[in-house]
Amino acid sequence: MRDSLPQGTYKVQALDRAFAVLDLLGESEVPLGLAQVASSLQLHKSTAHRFLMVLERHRMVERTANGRFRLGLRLFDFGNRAIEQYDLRERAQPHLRRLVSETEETAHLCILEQARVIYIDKIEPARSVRMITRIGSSNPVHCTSVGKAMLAFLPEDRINDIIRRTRFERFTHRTIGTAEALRAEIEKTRRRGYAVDDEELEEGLRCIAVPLLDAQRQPVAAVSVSGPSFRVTAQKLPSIANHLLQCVRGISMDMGFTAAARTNRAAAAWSA
Amino acid sequence: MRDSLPQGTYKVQALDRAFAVLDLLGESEVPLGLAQVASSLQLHKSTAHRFLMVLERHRMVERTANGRFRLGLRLFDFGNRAIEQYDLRERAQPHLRRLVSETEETAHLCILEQARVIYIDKIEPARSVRMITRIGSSNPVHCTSVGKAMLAFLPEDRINDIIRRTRFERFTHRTIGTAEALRAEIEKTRRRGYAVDDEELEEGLRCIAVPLLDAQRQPVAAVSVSGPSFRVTAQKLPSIANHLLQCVRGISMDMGFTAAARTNRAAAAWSA
DNA sequence: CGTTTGGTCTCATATGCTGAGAAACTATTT
DNA sequence: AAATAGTTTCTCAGCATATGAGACCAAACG
Repeated sequence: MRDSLPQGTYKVQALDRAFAVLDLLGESEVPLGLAQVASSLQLHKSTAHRFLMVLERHRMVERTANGRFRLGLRLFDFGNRAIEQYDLRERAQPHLRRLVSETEETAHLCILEQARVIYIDKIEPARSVRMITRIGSSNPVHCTSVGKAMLAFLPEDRINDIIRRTRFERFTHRTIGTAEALRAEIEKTRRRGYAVDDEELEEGLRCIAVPLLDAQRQPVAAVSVSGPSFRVTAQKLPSIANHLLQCVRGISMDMGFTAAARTNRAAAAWSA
Repeated sequence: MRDSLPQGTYKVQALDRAFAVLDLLGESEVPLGLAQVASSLQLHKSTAHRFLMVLERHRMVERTANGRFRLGLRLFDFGNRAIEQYDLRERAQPHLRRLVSETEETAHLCILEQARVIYIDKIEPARSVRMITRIGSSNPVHCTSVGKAMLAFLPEDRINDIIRRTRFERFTHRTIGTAEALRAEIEKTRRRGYAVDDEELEEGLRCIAVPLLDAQRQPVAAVSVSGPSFRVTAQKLPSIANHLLQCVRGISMDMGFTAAARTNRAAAAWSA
């Protein structure tokens, strides 16, 4: 789950530690006390305390009434700034909303970062069982419909690169377990035009996704519809896929991907 | 605008610097190169480089194709975790959406942190001039309707505390400039039941807000409707206020603030 | 109460960060 | 193409800076 590989040639201990603190608080469902933080991270009380105080000054953590620590809202601020660059999200929302009202199932918008899929947005139908995805979280490509959808339309070398970096972690008995199986699945996805995750990430959860291609026909994101297997049945897939394709087409239009004229976004500012 | 007071008894230089880097990247509209970061923050290029590499390893920053740096999506992840604790946001959304469709103006959901108001969520009407608020950002209480709305229903000592910490920065010629004026305004708000910001933060922008009170009748948040003064006219205020009150009542119900029985929300997966 | 557990604060020490500078790249210009 | 200017990457010695032992509180607990 956690990918805390502290290796790397560049090191700033203090930073690693600070992020470890944030990580810990982020993982925890409840606010934690100083002692818990210190012992979990094997930090000296005094050190942990200093970090927490500094983090608090920056509003990266905040204290509850009883003195425990939890993530601060400054992070929320930063998070929104970070995502702002992807104005994709804003533009896609109305289309996703329509998709949800058509299918009555949850829709996700994802992008590919490194070899993982990141959930950028989620729209849920009015009344429905809730999925436990958290916006901002990530999953490996091999077990998600969105991952497979993007993979299928990537150039060979990038596919190879990503597959090489995938560890094929198993989540259910149906999770794709080998590079070969994944390649076969990718091939299938290409022919079919949409990707399916049939309880490969979570028992009883079926998803279907299509990629969003930019002007150069490169996948920049993917949109999926997810729901309990008993509702998202095999025979419904083509119909849902259709809605998905329409949705993606709409986003594409909005983003100006279909018309070739993609204005070179000025990277000016400092650059001469 | 920026509140980077590096003072404080606890200090971890490395952390302050790291956050300064994130701050800088967050403020900038375009990705920045190493040299720009280094010179802006008066860091040695070597130092700045090390920080950026470490931040990149943590996915707090990421590099664009041309090697520049910008905020990374890990922040988005953290941000969502941070806000998750306030499940208020999720619950309020549908109500806000209704409010927006009723009023055809932008709605904001805010909470009070320290002596400032933080924008937790924003819903915009279908077609409308866009407001420039960014979710996650904050404003002082004295110049916002939401601030005044919450202030008005806080216990005296907290009001005093907040007013004491307010610097009464001026934004327009109508901005409230003194503690006395603010107290008078609070009184007015109490009588009226809703707060108004009449171009006090921004020329031409009028807002109206009501607080969301918890089971103990303490304000935990506020909801506002904002729009250009020519549309949000004085005579429309009572009607808008009415929609607001209904909206807040709805959220209150959903949160279980009105009925005492606040069910312990099962965090289960597909929980029935 | 006396005891335990959790939090705050000080200070001497050596660890880990810093930044000069050199090397390796990348654009830009002639 | 070679020269130049501008960036980025990397190394390392020196010392500023973070570290953690420990003392001191305060609250919770039995």
